[in-house]
Amino acid sequence: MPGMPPPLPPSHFRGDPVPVARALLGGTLVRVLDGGERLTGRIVEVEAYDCPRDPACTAGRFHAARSAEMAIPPGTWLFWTAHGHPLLQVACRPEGVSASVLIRALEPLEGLGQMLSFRPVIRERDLTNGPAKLVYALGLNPAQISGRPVNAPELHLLPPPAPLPDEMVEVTARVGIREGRTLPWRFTMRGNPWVSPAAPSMDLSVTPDG
DNA sequence: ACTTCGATGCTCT
DNA sequence: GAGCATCGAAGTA
Repeated sequence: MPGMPPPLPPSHFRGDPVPVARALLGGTLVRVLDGGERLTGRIVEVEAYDCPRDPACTAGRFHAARSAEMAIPPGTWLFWTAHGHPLLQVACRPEGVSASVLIRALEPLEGLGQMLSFRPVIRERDLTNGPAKLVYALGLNPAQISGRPVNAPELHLLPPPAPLPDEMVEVTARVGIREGRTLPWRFTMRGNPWVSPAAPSMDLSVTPDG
């Protein structure tokens, strides 16, 4: 398809995960099944994790040991496990440094029927509005995807056609963490109905006067 | 082997 | 908004 940008290469994820996450918003996550069917969704919510300076990463013993899992080359798919659920991320920074972008919510574009088959839900809007939900809806097997390059045929990312203007990006605190909760490292598409429901409504991009 | 915890999801009120 | 299911990993023994 002419005009379609090529998948983002692993080198795109070599740097600071915060701007990398911001730039991913509005892009497209593309899943290609073994049979060739395409399941795609617009990325409407992402978070950055950056261990050297991130309380949510370095806090206590929690991440200290797990960081070894993220000490892999930048631009590599990996899965974090929380509460028994797999969360899809891309490793960032140079190899050996723990940092990542977490994909938290999608707006389904192609393959809605297949997604619903993978993950039956009552309300359609609950299909991919959470980090583990989208993993299930896309039929991702962590054992199969983990360690693969971010531009792999079976799962890759397309950048947004044009950078999203700041007015369309809501910057808030990250979801579900204790330490580091004030860092404005969560990016959502403003007003998009597919953003995760558990999200804080606090908008850190706007400083209240009082 | 057992305990605790968590970057979640689901099902109620 | 609250309570519970859930399971991989770490720490302890």
